[in-house]
Amino acid sequence: MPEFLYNKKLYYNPVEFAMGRIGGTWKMPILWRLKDKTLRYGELKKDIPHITHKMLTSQLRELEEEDFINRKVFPVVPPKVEYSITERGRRSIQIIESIRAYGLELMDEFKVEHKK
Amino acid sequence: MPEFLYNKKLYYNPVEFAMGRIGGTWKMPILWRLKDKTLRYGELKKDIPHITHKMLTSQLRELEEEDFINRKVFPVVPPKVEYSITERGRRSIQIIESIRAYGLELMDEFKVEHKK
DNA sequence: CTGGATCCGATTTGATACTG
DNA sequence: CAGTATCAAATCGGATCCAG
Repeated sequence: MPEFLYNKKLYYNPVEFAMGRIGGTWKMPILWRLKDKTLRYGELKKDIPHITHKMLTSQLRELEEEDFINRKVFPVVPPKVEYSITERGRRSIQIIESIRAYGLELMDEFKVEHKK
Repeated sequence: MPEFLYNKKLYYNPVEFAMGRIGGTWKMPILWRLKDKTLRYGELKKDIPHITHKMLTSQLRELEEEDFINRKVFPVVPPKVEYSITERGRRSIQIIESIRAYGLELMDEFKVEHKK
């Protein structure tokens, strides 16, 4: 496999590159929430259990910077900011869905207790 | 999405669970190498650029423990240990392939320079 | 309401030395 | 050759405070 640089970081393969864009604990949950609706910052915060202010803002920044989501600021007081998915973000949903399906299979194999 | 415990760690969704098993920087490259051949420790080490001794051993341990790979020890001097993929590991290859294909698309979109 | 910045502890990883 | 143990460095993430 080839290795290559992107934004001064070294990647060893395409999988690592993909996970660098939409991986980590929070990016997929965020993209998933925006799949088919626009949400305000506070709504995302409320919808995603356990995510902290710091992680939500930083992950939103990165997703926006790489054009997976749009950020729309309304010049009102108090502030109102809406996040929506982009075409690039929409394409990521398919992969997220297949990883999710695989995860459910594994959970079944590993007999993980969970609610439907 | 439900949250659940596995091995005393809290997961928030199936995607996170799947990535907990086969994610991280090294597990997919290891599984990929073992896709259709058995390899000795030293061969894996040589085949995977940049991986350190410590990371290779720890990741092999985890993959073995969760039955993604087999470990076969030959009682000879010097030691000889062979790693091969299991049925569960083989099933992970499909997901790895689709993430890889998605990664290649993204690399193209982001105009990442790389060798074929 | 949204967001940036700082501090600090926890976790992860790399380098190195040692073993049968 | 394969593996373990230890220590240090780097990274990550949570809590908290300030701001428009």
